[in-house]
Amino acid sequence: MRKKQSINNSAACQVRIAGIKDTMELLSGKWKFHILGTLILGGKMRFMDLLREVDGIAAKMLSKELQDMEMNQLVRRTVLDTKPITVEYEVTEYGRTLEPIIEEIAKWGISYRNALHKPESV
Amino acid sequence: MRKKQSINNSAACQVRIAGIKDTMELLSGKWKFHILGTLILGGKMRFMDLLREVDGIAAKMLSKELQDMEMNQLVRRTVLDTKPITVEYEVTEYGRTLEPIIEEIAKWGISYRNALHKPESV
DNA sequence: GTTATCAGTTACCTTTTGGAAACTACTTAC
DNA sequence: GTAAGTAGTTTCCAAAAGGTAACTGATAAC
Repeated sequence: MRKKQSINNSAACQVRIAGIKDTMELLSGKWKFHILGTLILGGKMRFMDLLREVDGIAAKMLSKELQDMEMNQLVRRTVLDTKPITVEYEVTEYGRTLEPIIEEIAKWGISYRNALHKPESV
Repeated sequence: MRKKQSINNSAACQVRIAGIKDTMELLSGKWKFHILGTLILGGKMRFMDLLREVDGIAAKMLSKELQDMEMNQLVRRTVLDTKPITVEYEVTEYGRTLEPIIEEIAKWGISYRNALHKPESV
């Protein structure tokens, strides 16, 4: 019976694994990073603004994802008492802590694309 | 007709959005971050090792995700000419460039968990 | 009173994802 | 010859994700 070289059994690794799992559960799906990325750049935005800015998303999806992220305190929803009712969405201070992840992801994707288009440098 | 305050129409934003999209397409799904996280820590690992280390994954999924990531040059597969055939998987140099993302995600998840458990500091 | 806008919701459907279990094919040990 | 280990694949199924389109209800303009 050969020694099982367990990598994941230390406390630090378990915590790391749980961390990855937690983050990905909050941010899973096709749209959350896009919505957050748009809101981080755009500041306060209304539902219809987001619907127009987030390319390809349907109202149903946008609504669902915003509710999801509101529950998780990443996004704040504010109803304004205007003539035709308007609703403002913005990233919370807490949601802003995701900025490093989003920027890393954007950066990586950009260099990935560049590597594909300049294969001599791969 | 009020001025449409388009956020996403600058070239830089389009590139950023495409970057996020590209990264997420490569790394979507429940398991890729876990497999990569495990492989980054573990170095060269065999199929059965991964099956044991990545908690809860089924052989089908592991096989599919590894193929996926091999196609995208994130993971290298090497068949060893041993008596019972063994196969080694490892993260490519290119795959290692994902480390910052994975570490950011792990870090964020860990602090998220801490924030939940110490609500007085929220 | 008809149309348009805002902010969604609802119903229906398709696609994707993921899990369980059985199976292949080869080798080695007993 | 039978059991066990290697590295998967295949089949079958359930659940989740996501898309389309129609609908609500309020207000305001024409």
